[in-house]
Amino acid sequence: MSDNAAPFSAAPASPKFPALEEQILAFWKENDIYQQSLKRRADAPPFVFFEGPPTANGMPHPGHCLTRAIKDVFPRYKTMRGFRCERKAGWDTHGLPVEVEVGKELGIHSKEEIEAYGVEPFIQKCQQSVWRYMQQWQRLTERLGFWVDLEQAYVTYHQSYVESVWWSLKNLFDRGLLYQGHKIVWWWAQGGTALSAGEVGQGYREVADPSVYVRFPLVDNPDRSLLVWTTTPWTLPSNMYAAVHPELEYSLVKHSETGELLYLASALVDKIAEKAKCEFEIVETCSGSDLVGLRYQPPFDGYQTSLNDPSGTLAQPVGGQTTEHFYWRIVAADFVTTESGSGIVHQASAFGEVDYEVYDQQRRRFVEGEQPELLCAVGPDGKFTEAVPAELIGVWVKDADKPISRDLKQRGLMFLQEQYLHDYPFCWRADQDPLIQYPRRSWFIRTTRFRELMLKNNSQIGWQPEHIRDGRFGNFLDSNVDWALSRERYWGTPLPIWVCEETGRMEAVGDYDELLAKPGITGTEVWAEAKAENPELVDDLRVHKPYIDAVTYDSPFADGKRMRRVSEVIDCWYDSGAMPFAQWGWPHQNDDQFQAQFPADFISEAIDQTRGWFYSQLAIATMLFGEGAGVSEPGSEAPSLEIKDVDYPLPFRNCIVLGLMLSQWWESEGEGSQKIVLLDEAETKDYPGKKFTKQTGKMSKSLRNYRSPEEIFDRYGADALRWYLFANQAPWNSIIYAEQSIKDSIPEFLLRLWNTFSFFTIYAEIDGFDPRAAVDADDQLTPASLASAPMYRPASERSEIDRWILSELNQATAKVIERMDALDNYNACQAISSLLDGLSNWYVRRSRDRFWSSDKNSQDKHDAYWTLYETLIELVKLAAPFTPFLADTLWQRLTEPFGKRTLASVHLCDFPQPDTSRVDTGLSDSMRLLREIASLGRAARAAKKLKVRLPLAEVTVILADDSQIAWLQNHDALIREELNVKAVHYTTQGDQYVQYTVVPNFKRLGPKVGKQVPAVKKALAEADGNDLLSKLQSDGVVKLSIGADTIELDNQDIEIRLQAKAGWAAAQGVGAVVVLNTEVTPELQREGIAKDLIRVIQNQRKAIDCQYVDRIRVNIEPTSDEVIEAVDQYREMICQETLADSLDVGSDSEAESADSEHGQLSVKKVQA
RNA sequence: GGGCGUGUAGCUCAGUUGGUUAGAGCGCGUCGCUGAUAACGACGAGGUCCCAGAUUCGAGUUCUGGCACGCCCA
Repeated sequence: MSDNAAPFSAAPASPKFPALEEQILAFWKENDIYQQSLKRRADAPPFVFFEGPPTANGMPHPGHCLTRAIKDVFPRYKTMRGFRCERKAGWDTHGLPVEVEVGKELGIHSKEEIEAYGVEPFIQKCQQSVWRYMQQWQRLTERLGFWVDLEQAYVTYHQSYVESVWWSLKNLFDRGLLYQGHKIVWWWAQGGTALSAGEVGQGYREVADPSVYVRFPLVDNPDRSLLVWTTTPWTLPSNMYAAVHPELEYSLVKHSETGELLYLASALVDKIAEKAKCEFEIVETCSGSDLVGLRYQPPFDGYQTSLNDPSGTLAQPVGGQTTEHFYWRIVAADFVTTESGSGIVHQASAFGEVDYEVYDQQRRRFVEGEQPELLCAVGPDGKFTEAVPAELIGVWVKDADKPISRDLKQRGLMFLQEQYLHDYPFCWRADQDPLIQYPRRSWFIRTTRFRELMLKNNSQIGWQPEHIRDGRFGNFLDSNVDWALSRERYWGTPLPIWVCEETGRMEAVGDYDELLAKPGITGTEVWAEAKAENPELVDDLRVHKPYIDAVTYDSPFADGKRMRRVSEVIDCWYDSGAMPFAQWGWPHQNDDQFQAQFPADFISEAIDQTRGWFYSQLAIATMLFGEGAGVSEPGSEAPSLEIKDVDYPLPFRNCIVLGLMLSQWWESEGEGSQKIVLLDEAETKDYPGKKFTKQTGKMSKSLRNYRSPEEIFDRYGADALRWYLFANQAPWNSIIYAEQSIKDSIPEFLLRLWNTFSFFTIYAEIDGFDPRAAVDADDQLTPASLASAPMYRPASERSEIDRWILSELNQATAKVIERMDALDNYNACQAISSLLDGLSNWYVRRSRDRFWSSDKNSQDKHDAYWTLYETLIELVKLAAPFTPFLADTLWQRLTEPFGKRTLASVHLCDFPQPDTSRVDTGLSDSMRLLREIASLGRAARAAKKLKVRLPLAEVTVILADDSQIAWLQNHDALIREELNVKAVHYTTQGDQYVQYTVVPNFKRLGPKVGKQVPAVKKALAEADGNDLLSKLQSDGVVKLSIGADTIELDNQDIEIRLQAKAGWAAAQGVGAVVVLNTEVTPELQREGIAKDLIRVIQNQRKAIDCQYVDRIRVNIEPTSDEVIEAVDQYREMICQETLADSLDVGSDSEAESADSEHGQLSVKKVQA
């Protein structure tokens, strides 16, 4: 080996991973490693990744670490595999949460307060707020090692982004796919605003409300009435229909006392009779569908009078009938149940989402222009406006239940009235104000036109896990409803539709320049003035409220009239879904980038994005590109296809759907104040008298039941967290953010890898191992390029164990590639883990002597170094995508001797290629058996309390068959060393020690004998195992009589099992039994003493701070003659092992001494 | 109320197309090693695979019905 100063120096034993990671971060930054990694793939085939924009509102928490780690590992892997994977960061910046956050800051809540504060300063604050949070996110992103281009990030409020969104909306508008309709929202009447689902969810509480059963007499048969149920009497004046389930059975019943005739669901007849304390006689029954179409007299006739009971022309005639009355008919609805009520449900479509759908369906039955209007007797302030008795006009609806009930009673329509308890939402800002469901004008995208195309598209997406496709996501698409796009808010992409103030006709605008080019444009000065006053304002705000609202132009539809923008902004999910093209500002710019980066090969988010980003992307892409681009409403302008050659799936080919992240913490029990502690506090048990119980559950900011990512990085490092996330479970399961498990990934993987590396450096330093001997080494130190070293031998010429670990390495490499290509990080990590286990716990352990041997130039020693070096290099490359920091640290240290000849970072390397010529599965099998035999031997020793240090004469290994014996005999040095025995005998003839049983190989036997399996099993169990075995060995088959049949079984059909007989120091495994000879002769005893002495001397070397290579002299004052004999006999071995120049009997006054059971030992360093 | 998912060792999780001894890590216990050492290794104990039924020669795995938990929606 090299005579120069050693190229490697021993690595520290206890690395501080977080500190090493900081160094690597700085190194990446200084040397632009991420950009370099992209540059190396400039001409490579693309692997397209889309970053789902995190909402830049609120601090990142541990759940986001998982998302960002998964988003990192696959692009890193693909880059190493030779793909060009650009990673453009992005930020979702619009939306209600941002407004709420700013509102908190300003101490304001309602829309009125925002208007009073001023929309202009308000949206400026929104813009500043998201900017602030983005910086927090960037820090987390970098520290976690998520390589993504933060400098080129797309931002949803940027003008170019907004304009892309406008382009897409104009496209949809021109195709007739954007329309105005009603949306039923939870409405805070007193505040005049709709509440988001999240806000509504906060305000539920239990209240008692009326539940009433009302008579609706039939028009054509006035002595019969429908018994109609509702829990909101105040909606009865707005009644439009009565709904029945078409497949339920209904009864016409006769009241026992009054004789009146009522229709209700058969299943509810008894229940209602009981409630009403009466008896019903069933007159006739029919199905719900028989009732559909019957007309009834509504409970309040306000609309009947004012509208004059209108009717219209049916789009599809029904049974010869071409017209139908708009209102007050029985309709069919699947949501009707017999769980409660009467089976006939009052429908006031203005005040419920499902009710509204019924109206929508009815409306579509009529031809355009002759359709029913939505009946709504209530104003936005929650008070009656029309169609009610005069005294109710102006009354708040929730105060109207009683007078309405009273009125119904007086008119004889009320059949039964009850109270019932249920949860009802109240306004979270004014908890005395109940919310009501209320229709608002809203813009919709006709996504239902694309349902089939979306399903077809979805069917081709590679979902991980697969059940998302037909499960949660598929079901969601199945029940698609039109996308309610508009929001009556401030901070969002403005809906780019301008309306003629005279005719109401509209047009959409595709970008800002198009707007400025409109005739008679005015209002742009509002932005110009604001900018002049405050030059700091970012230009992107000019396409936002309130500036954009000021821009008006001449109407093309009416002379002298103006076009004004509608007031709404859009759902920020639309922003996110437009990201595949909007991130490039396409189609206004960057056509090349968009064409090259669409669709994505890979995206990943948590499961909560099913209805969020996964849907918004799929819907938008399906409507705009591919087949969907050709879909438009009749009469609208034909769309121009912008992309013709893109096929499904769009806009992403593969998606990993991540599970939710839970937290784990400890809580003290009882005694009033609950105390929540995290891992280290729970461990210190610093709380006398308090018991802590482990809790698992949702993360909660207010409970502070998790440790912040920053702290995790500082304590354990990003690699520890990443490895935990990748290697502990499939990513779609919910993951517990357990600090202990993160901590555990250090010894399990990081430290084990480090220790193996450290072992290498210790000996490489001592022996001066110099990889530069491989003069033709390439910049990635691929195995082939190392072959030019003089002492480098082909793997095939090296020892068994070298060939074994290289075989394992190449098998693991193939496995990792196979799994990662299938987006399966979990099993890829398992393959890496077990490779490292083999390297650390078998290869290094069994090769120690080879590294420690004094013959520096032995070929075997060189083989060992090259094998370990190559394996470490390749292992570090395999680990690079997963634990990028440690992998790069080790890469840099392993390649340091080469200086600039090798690549500066492992992340610039190619991923290892499996070398099949180095794979030897037979060797793997044999080694597995050998390791099992060693393990059995240790178990047998342990059972007899025979320490491994005490040599034994022999072990006998009894095997079920002889297929492996020859190999084992040739390579039993490993066993002899591992078990510290003098000889190993292998045999299949172990009658003395074992008994044989023959069991069926069910997998083969099942198909062969079918129903006779149990009989065969029984026959084999009852037969004498030794007999069967000898027959099998002599004839190759055994014959069994089962009933009348004779069944022949060959050695594939059955399996020989061994069981150790009692009385031997033996241990049994699946295919082998290991028996120890426990006789300890004086000779063996002496050798045991010698080995024990080596151990004591080695300890003492350490105690007196010897360097690895220091020489010593040793004196011993033995406790017995046996020890003297042992010392005499093994003096040479002891001296060699411990680097002792002399080993003498007697004391050494200069030396420090140590006691042992064999005598007092003095060890003294010898000056060189 | 509906949809989806989960339920396997004390804990955290694997478990391929059904094949008869259900695995890993941690923790626990016992022991070993002591020049990879603030590490490491071996061995062991620990399981009604949520429950019940069905299909099958054979079910942790397939089917049906429950139960519990979680998520999404109403």
